[in-house]
Amino acid sequence: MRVSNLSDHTGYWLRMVSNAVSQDFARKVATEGVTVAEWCFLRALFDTEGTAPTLLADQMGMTRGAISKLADRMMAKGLVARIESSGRGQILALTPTGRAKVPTLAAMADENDAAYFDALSGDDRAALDRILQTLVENRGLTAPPLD
Amino acid sequence: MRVSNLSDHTGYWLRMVSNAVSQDFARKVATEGVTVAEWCFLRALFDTEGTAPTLLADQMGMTRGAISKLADRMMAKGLVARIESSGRGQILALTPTGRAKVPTLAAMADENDAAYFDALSGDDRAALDRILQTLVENRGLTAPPLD
DNA sequence: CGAGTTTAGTTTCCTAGTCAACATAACCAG
DNA sequence: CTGGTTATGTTGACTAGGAAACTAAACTCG
Repeated sequence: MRVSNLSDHTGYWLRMVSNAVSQDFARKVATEGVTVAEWCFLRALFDTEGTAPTLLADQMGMTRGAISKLADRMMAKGLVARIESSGRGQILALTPTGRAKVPTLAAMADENDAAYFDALSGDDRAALDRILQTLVENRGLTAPPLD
Repeated sequence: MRVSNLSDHTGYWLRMVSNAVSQDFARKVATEGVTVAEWCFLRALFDTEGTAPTLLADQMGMTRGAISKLADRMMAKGLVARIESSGRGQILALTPTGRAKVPTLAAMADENDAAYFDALSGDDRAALDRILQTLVENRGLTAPPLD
């Protein structure tokens, strides 16, 4: 019986590269004591005064439960504060410490991306970006890149 | 303070597409009662008489512990058998049931890949494959696409 | 107003990995 | 052969997330 091989699929190579990029980035930010999810969380909060957990869950493509726990962990690290707002609702906001970390982490993200993609020719880089955009639009993807 | 945005990075979009592809595939194979890791496991075993767990761990980019547990689950599903070989070593092999599932799952993999990438123009498809290969070679990636 | 419904956040249970400690078998030197 | 080292597979503790039940607040409308 003839069956296709894993490596026959574009998705296989896509995943291979994507995982390598992410894992490398995870290693880098770990030196700052932060996970990739935490980085996304910090970055999302960076240009707001504060955000409701549910909204953050939508933006990050995670469940409210996950955000709840993530917020706990980040509060424990002193990066984020929960601000009781009107009644039940709450607002998550960066602490000064958390805010101060963002530029460092953003630089790591830039560096990580460059390490992989600056090696491509200008044409290839542009083609890759364009093709990925096409795929995102074709499939109407809006969910962010966390598992 | 000016910091880059998540979506400024090629890696962000790569991950977005890669995750969408994988999650769609996960949904598909779930209808056959199988996870993506299990599919990789089955496929790896398909064209051998049997494989040692440690070798499989290398091939799949997982730890021996993970393979041990994965093998337990798949034995419970009747897809895989542990064959005691000489002394300590063991050999994992497909059962007839496991073997029978592979073509179906492979067809799903083909279909999933097509759903995403057949929509691209021939040129773009070729360019994507080529660029991904370039990245794999640049970085010397060998680890398989599981997290 | 007050009862039912919607929404927000938390919690519990589950899954699927890693990592590191472990037991034991295999290998190799003397 | 025997003692130390290496390799194999398993296990237990831990992590990060999802799903769904749960709690409580906030709306709605009769």
